[in-house]
This record gives sequence, structure tokens and C-alpha cells, in this order.
Amino acid sequence: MPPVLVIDHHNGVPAYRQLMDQIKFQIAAGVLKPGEEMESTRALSASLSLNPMTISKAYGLLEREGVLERRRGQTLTVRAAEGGQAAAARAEVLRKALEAAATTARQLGVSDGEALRLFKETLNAHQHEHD
Amino acid sequence: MPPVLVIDHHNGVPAYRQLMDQIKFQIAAGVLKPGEEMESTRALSASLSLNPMTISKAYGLLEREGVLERRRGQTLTVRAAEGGQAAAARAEVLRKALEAAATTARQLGVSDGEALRLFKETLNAHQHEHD
DNA sequence: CGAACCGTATTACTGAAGTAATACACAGTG
DNA sequence: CACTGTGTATTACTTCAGTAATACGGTTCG
Repeated sequence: MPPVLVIDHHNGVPAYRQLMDQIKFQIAAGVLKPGEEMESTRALSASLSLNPMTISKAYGLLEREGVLERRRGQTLTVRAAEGGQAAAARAEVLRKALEAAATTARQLGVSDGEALRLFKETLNAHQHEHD
Repeated sequence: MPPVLVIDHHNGVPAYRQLMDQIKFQIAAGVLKPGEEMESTRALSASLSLNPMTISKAYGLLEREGVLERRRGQTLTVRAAEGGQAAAARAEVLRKALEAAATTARQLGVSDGEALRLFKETLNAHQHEHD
């Protein structure tokens, strides 16, 4: 299990939330697979120079969201993603980026229809870039 | 000029942001019209039991967003509706946010159709954010 | 000019969110 | 049982966004 997690202390985003985002992303991207064991809270706290409670907070919230699974006194594992769950995880990650865009649209007073049209254009442009 | 503004102190939303939202809404709804004078910071602070600076903060941010217009030592006014050029500039800003989302979608292998559907959902969700 | 408005820059206070220290409960192994 | 691993409940500290107190500069009108 590769603990490829990095915390940026100077971007205003809480550490526990950075952890949640990165873990979710790694699951969505297939780096962390269902059934796999997570790094222990103390091990992670050591390598990231954080308090075990901070890790635990992230783990706890991820468990509530159904991303991780825990058993008493044992290492947490990535929850088995049955069927559409993997897709759901990806949707969750993507939703964050979309929410940021939606907020921007609102702040700029751009209508929903116009925002949608722009997004469609953007997607098409990206498709061509990767032909 | 009707100061029909209400602040809810028990919903976690900052007062200055509630002010911004309500003012924007009243402009969009036509209650406040371009060129019209805003309530003075002190008058509003009295009727809402808030500090003038809190009002000023809201006004200041709205001015940055191009919603209000200010002149030295004088009452702020509602800015005239923007023409096509401003709209184009806003679309450009928004396009950046959308490109970030499109990139994420690509990285996660989410289809364009799915991404569009999610964005539509997100926009609807934001609309219901009122409490 | 000076008084009475206007907005706000600067500073300080405060409550809540984020984090850490400590101590405790459960599981596996001998 | 003792020991070492796991996660976490409780408590306390720290930081910062939100708000308020104060004081100042510009505009208008007499």
C-alpha cells in the first residue's frame, strides 16, 4: 500500500480535508483498490508530521461517506466498490470541480443555460486536443 | 429605496454574505434598479443592528464584482446593467473554471455526457441553497 | 469655513474550526 | 495474561474569519 499522500500547509485547505480528497481521488483513479488496507493512523501521522487524530478525523469522515470500512482495533480498508460505486466515487471527485465552476458562474451572474452551453463547448475543445 | 433586508444570525452564514446575496437577488428581481441609490451604511447598520463596517464590507465586495458603483463621499448606486463586452469577459473567466473541471473529468475517465449531467445537477443544487 | 452627511482604513475582539496531547478500548499473538 | 499493534473519545490549544470600535478623508450645503 503506497502512502503517496502529500499535505500542503500553506494553501488554507485543512489537512484532514486534503487527506480525504486525495484518498478519494486515488480510489477513483484505481491507485487504491477495494479491500486494500489503508496506512495506519500512526504511520501516516509520522510520515506527514501530523497528529494521529487528524488522520483519524479524515478516516472517520470517509467511513461515514461509505468510502472506507473499519473493524474494531484493526486497520481500515478500502470498501469493496460493488457495481456502480466506483463510478459514484468518480462522480464525487468530479462534482467538487463542478461546484467550483457553478459558484463562479453564480458570482459572475451567468445564467445556468449559458454556463451549461460553455461547459459543453469546453468539453468538445478538450476532445480535439487529445485526438 | 426600500431597505427590505433581513439578517439571520443563527444559520452560520456570515452577515456580510447574506447582505450580498439579498442585494444581488433584489437587483436581479428588479426591486433595485440601475442608478438607484443604496441605503447608507449607517442607516442600514442601525436598522439591522450591525456595525457600519459589516455593511461596508458587503458593499465593497459588490463593487468589486461590478454590481454597485461608488463615488467619493457619496452614496453608492446600483450599477447600470452591463453590455455585451462585459458578458464576454465574464464568459472568459468562467471558461477557466470549466476547463479545470473538464480536465478532472478526463483524468477520471468520466464521459462527456455524464459530466454534463453532473454539472446540471450541481447547478440545480446551488439554486436551492437558501436557508 | 464648519457642520453634517457619506464611505472606509485601521485596529482590536471573539467564536468557531482545525489541530494536537493525552488516555482509553479493542484485536491479535506469544 | 502481557505486549504491541490498531482506532478514537475527550480535552485543550491555536489560529483566523467575521464582526465591532474607533478615527479619518471626501462631498455637499449654509
